[in-house]
Amino acid sequence: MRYWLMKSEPDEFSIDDLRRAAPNGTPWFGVRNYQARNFMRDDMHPGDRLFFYHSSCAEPGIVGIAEVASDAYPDATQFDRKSPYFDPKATRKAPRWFNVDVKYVRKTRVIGLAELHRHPELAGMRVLARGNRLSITPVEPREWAFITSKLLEPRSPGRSNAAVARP
DNA sequence: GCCAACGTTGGC
DNA sequence: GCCAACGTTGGC
Repeated sequence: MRYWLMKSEPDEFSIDDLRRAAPNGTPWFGVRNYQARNFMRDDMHPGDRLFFYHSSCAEPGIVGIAEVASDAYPDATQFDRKSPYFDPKATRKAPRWFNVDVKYVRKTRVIGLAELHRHPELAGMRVLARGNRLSITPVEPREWAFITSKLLEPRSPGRSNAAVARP
């Protein structure tokens, strides 16, 4: 099981769009970068978890958690002449572009870029690397653990976990 | 809107 | 195979 970070422009497809989409999974179509494609095609498998990241917007950052819901298969939009993702060089016999399905798990508070940069534990995150433009990047298990346990579930000082009310 | 950084294209 | 030109990404 691996961890990932996937970027999406909220104007195009936001975490709320994913939350409202089919519960069994939504195709992550439109990736037209070979490295990102290779991650989906070769390395992503059902059950992998990902941070959903909003890019090119007022507050870029992690906004939710989702799950890979399928192995990769040919991206249908590459064959669709009316799609902005149409690729004239792709054929049914030799598809160029692939996508997985992704399904909603939960929203999180927004963890902005500045906050991510603030933590030395996350200094190695691919998405934070200077000049990075990849829309899909691997997340190391220790990075995933740090974000989910330290940033998303902070302990309030002076209160033991047991004191927190449970439903 | 600016611009740095990066990927892709295509001439040679 | 090189590399200049061009297009895109994405934070600011």
